[in-house]
Amino acid sequence: MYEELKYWYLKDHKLFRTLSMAQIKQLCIITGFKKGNKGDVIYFSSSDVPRIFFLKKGNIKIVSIDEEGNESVKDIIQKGDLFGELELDSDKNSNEYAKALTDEVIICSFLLSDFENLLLQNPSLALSYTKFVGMKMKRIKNNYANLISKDAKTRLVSFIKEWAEREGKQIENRIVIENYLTQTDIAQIICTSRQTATSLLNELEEKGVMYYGRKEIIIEDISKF
Amino acid sequence: MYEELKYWYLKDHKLFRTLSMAQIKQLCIITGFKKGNKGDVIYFSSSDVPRIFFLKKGNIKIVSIDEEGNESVKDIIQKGDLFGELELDSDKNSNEYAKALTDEVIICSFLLSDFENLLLQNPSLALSYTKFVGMKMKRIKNNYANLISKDAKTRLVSFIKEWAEREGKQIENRIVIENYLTQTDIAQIICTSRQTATSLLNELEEKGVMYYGRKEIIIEDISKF
DNA sequence: TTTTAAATGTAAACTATCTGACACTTTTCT
DNA sequence: AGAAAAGTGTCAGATAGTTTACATTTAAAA
Repeated sequence: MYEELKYWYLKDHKLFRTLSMAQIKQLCIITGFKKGNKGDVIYFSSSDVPRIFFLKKGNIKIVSIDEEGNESVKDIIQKGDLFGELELDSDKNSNEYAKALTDEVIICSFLLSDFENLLLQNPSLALSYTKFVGMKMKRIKNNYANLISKDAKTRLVSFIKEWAEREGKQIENRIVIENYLTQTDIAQIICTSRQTATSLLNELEEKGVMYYGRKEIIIEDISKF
Repeated sequence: MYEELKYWYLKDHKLFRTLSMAQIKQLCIITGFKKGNKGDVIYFSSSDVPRIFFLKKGNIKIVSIDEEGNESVKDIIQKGDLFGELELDSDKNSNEYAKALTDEVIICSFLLSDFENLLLQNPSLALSYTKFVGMKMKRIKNNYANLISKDAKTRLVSFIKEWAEREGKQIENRIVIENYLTQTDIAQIICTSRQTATSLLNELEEKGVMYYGRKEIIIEDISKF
């Protein structure tokens, strides 16, 4: 891969802004590159060398499979996010895969060991990275706390709200979200059955606060939620 | 506080083993020191400067209170654990306190800003710290995943098992855990009602696999669990 | 020692959510 | 265009676990 391209891939992630192009070039950390389309499954298999991934374009979901074969959505990764072995501690037994939710997904990756060396050479980057992982941890903690203490309806509403905040576009006095999730996906994210999610979505629609469509989700009045 | 004492407090935490006594002396990071007895509430209030805490002796639980005033046990901290703003990102709105579960609790603390400087000066410490936070994150993720997908009984059993693994002492062919948790505590940890926890504990006792007492918990046969 | 508070035991009514089952609709594939 | 697959709508049990309520036991305080 061309040095310039590597730089281009990393430079707009806030974590790497402190590094110059020269530094990135010198470190040469990007080693992998993958493209995919909607529905494609991307394994970051455990047999391989541990890597950290960076989603350049599109949206993907991380699905994990437990001993009994139950699938659950662990995370939704968006353009610009880092994912994978962020804990810097490769975990052989976890059984996870990523699935593209949108067309044209671009993922690049670098080796965990290269990244560790980079951190050792750049203490301020290491500190930023620790904070970054910390933030992620906080978000996850919050999500889980919601999952446990709130009922399905509250969980659905706060998920949609959060989504709207992250990606929603204000059009007139409505908020429109480009929808790349099925009701089954949403159900898995908020940890409920598909049926419950469906009826809750319809309930919200009947109340007139939001509309669920396969292409887009429209929130009429965020305050009424 | 005497320099030697500071060193003594930190040296047996695996995170600090890479540092020499001279380094710790030089850095002088320990600034606070607290003692407490069973039942004491220790606020690490948000009004104060952000700190990281280190539990030298005893056991404490971290309780968080949400908007509606519901208390939930976030974490059980044991001798040798770091806790507090591990995310290196002080969070003013979180409402948490620590409560001593055992007699003679010793907590020491250092300022977040001092710790950050220390990390900047010691890249390898920063890397270890990131891994350390990552491990913690993984543990939390695992716990939460259990909370969500397993039923109360499974959660109770895996909590007891984990506890036995961490602290249990093998006496003849039984495992004995010194018990500093009430059934209410256990219920909050495994996120169920006290009543459910009580009847599950009794059910396990009737089956003869374990015994719950206020002072100790005895597991007859870990494999039968 | 007596009193008070905290911890534990038990049970019935109630409820949110899951499961399974099936009809209908939209998208994708050939 | 037609068939197959994926996604959505709905409904009637089944059920794990909560809530409320009160009795009993144990530990702490006076």
